[in-house]
Amino acid sequence: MAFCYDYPHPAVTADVVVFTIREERLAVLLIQRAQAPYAHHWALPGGFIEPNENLEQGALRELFEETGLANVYLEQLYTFGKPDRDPRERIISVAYIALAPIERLAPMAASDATAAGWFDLNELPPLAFDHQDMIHLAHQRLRAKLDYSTLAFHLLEATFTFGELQQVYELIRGTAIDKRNFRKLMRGLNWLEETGKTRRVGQHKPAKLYRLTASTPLNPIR
Amino acid sequence: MAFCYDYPHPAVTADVVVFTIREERLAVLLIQRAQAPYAHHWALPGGFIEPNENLEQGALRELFEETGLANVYLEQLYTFGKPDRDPRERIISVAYIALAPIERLAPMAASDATAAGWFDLNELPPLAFDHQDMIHLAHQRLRAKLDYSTLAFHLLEATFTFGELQQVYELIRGTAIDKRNFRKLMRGLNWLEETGKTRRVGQHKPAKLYRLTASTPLNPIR
DNA sequence: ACAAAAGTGTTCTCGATACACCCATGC
DNA sequence: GCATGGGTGTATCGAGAACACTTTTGT
Repeated sequence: MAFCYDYPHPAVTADVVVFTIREERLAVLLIQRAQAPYAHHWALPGGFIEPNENLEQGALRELFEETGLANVYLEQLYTFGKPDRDPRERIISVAYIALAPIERLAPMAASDATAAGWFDLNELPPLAFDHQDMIHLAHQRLRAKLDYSTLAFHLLEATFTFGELQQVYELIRGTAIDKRNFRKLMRGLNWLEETGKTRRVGQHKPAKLYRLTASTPLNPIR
Repeated sequence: MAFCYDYPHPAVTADVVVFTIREERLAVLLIQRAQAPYAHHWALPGGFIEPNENLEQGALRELFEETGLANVYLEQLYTFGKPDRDPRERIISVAYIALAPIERLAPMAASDATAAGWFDLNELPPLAFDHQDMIHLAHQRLRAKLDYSTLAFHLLEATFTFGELQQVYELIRGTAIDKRNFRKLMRGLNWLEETGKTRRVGQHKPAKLYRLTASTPLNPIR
């Protein structure tokens, strides 16, 4: 009880909704809680902010400690602060959205901290606290920003095929997109350039690999 | 020093960027600080969250206590948490946007707490803390949401003329809008209905008064 | 009569959508 | 040769932008 104040202070945490594309589905990263409250329930990675780190750093640190993930794109989502959202004490949580291609997330499997796992966004287990709300809001936000930002590219590696890119858009929007219209749209944005290389993946025509041009803003446009 | 914890807790505040239209300009409400830090500087209204209120309640309570304002539209903006943003202690601030027509804000003048005043958004005084950043972000957000939400209507009374409505849009966007295109756009949205009444204001043709239809979502659409 | 804001339609451009076939590859 | 995803163009529709004059009122 070494930390005392003149008036009550809440605890502040950062929780992270990490999205990736896994097996052709939008997936979210969850960890299994070891202790009460909500022992054995699944929850978002996250934890308490340290006195000398800013909120983003705290979110990234907790994410790394609990899941071994690093090197993800991070963006603030919303701050949840209902007085009773945690039964232990007043905890205010700053929620973040994180995005990364699954290929960059190999370390996760190696992490031996808590059990962690990817869950299809449409097949989530019961979740601790208000984490269900956080994921729902995160998905909404992701969909809304898809059309006027470069968010989708954070779910891909540095080079990618048009097919992969279109799949990201389709998975986030939840609807199919016409191939020709999609390519025309992307051409119009002038965000992409050919790398000159191709990738062969199945028993069919190799696909050209693209990358973002140097001038494309990789942070959200609005 | 009655409130003690096992590990350090930050303080949490809510700060509110209140916009209104005043004398044909977008204006922000500021209060003058009495004490250090930043004594005599202008700052956003706001203050510490109480243990048993949620964040929105705290924002509204502080706004009322410091300025006498109530009955405003409120929406969360962003959470600011740099460790050194307040020199006294670690303070994390959840910033809110509030909107209200100036007519509803008469009580403010009567408030005798701290000095409070409206400032033209383009003529802000030096501000305490990172409140400059908050206002800037709030303005950006307001502009961005203008086109796909009913935010603008919170700056008007329940009935209003087309001219007043267009002025709100022009002030937030910062550009002129063609009258005929604007009316066509609004007609297309089906948000408005005539009240049957008119308002005469100068020595010219009286303007029809409109209101939002009952089915128009007054909370943000996205 | 005139000053001042209210009110009203048409044209054009561009972005969004709908839609079908050939190509390169591995088996 | 066939299955598989890669790659390409045209026609249509609707939203958004440009643009000027008449109406009603008070003085």
